[in-house]
Amino acid sequence: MPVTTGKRADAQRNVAAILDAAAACLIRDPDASVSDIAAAAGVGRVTLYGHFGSRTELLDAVFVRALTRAHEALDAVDLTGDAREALARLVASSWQVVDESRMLLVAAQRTLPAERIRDLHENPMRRVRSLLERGRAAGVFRFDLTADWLVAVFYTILHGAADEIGAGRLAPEAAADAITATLLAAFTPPGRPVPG
Amino acid sequence: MPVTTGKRADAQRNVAAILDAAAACLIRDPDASVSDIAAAAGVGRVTLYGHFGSRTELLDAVFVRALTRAHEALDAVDLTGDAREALARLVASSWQVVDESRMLLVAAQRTLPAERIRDLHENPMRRVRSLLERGRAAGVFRFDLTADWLVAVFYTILHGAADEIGAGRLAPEAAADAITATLLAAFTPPGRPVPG
DNA sequence: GTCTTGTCGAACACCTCTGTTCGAGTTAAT
DNA sequence: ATTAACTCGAACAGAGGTGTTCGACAAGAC
Repeated sequence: MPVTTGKRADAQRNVAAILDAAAACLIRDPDASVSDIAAAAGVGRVTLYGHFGSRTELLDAVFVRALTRAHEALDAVDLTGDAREALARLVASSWQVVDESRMLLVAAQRTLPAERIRDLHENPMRRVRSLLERGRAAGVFRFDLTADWLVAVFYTILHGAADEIGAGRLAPEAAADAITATLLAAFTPPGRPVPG
Repeated sequence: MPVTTGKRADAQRNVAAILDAAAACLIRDPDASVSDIAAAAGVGRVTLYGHFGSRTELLDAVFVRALTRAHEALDAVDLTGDAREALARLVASSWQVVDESRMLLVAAQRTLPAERIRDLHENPMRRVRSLLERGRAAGVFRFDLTADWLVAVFYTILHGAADEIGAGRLAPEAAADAITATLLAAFTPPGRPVPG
């Protein structure tokens, strides 16, 4: 992860171009080589190695940037008010992000250690967790399953939907509703009616 | 996939040993090389290539065998009677199978084309689908989401649970109950109370 | 306008893996 | 006991990747 400050202007431009190209290449092919990425960025391989010590380091930077951007985009979502409606809003904004970057996750899983990926997902998970706990306190989300598990269900369903879209079995315009309906049901406390 | 009939006894033994070793190696490391596998099987690399034309062909055979065995094991599950109870029984028998072979799936995803993997999953999916439709007809499972999506939810949750177990966030002895409770809620028709 | 910083292409060394060929030796079938 | 099927190790050829070094050149900083 090269320091962007204190570098020359063209160097900063190149770093940005490399990150963009890397994301694009890795989405197309999770095994994209450094040569491919450098070429796509319009940059020599040597230049790339001047900014990133290794392919792994580059992958890490790409992944961090994608997660950071997703985090910022999701910060705009209003999570106040009724927890169920907030969940619906969060899903509506999240599923596309997940869908776009799911190939990037595949690439990350092939090179980055599992622990690193879990660490980077901690921040996004916090958002879901706090919403979950708020809904629990309001009595609309269930207590009989652990918070860890319900958070995992949230992300699992999102990624599952992305896979289904990729396989052509789920229409993108139907995704948000299906995910929301499924999650609201999964989060409903036993004995309470499923919303919808 | 070499023909096991008509081969000499030691050849058949070797093929079996190779498949066993391959499964074991690939679970440990999804990128295990042919050399690793041959060594683990106590067999020369040349012998392995005598039975399997390529690494990909070997992977395919390993994956097919794992799915076939899982299919047979799951055939013992009683899926008659109340669809919700049948679902609970299916989950109880399925989640361990998924947990054990999830690393194998990762290995398969790195080498086999996505289409092939989908095709091989068709049979296992049929079982879930028929149970789902039976529960729908009985009025205990929802109609407002497509069957494709609900089947996907079933598998997604199972794989998600396996990942959580692998990450140490879900205790194996708690898995079956968590999965079952989640799926029963997700399958419950809107307006009807969540079981449990 | 100078000087530092960065870029470039080519070539290099190195590694790991795949798949094949060879001949000699071993094992099961009959 | 003979024969055909099988195994083995070593060695080969080839592809493709990573990361580094070199010297010449260009571009931004001041």
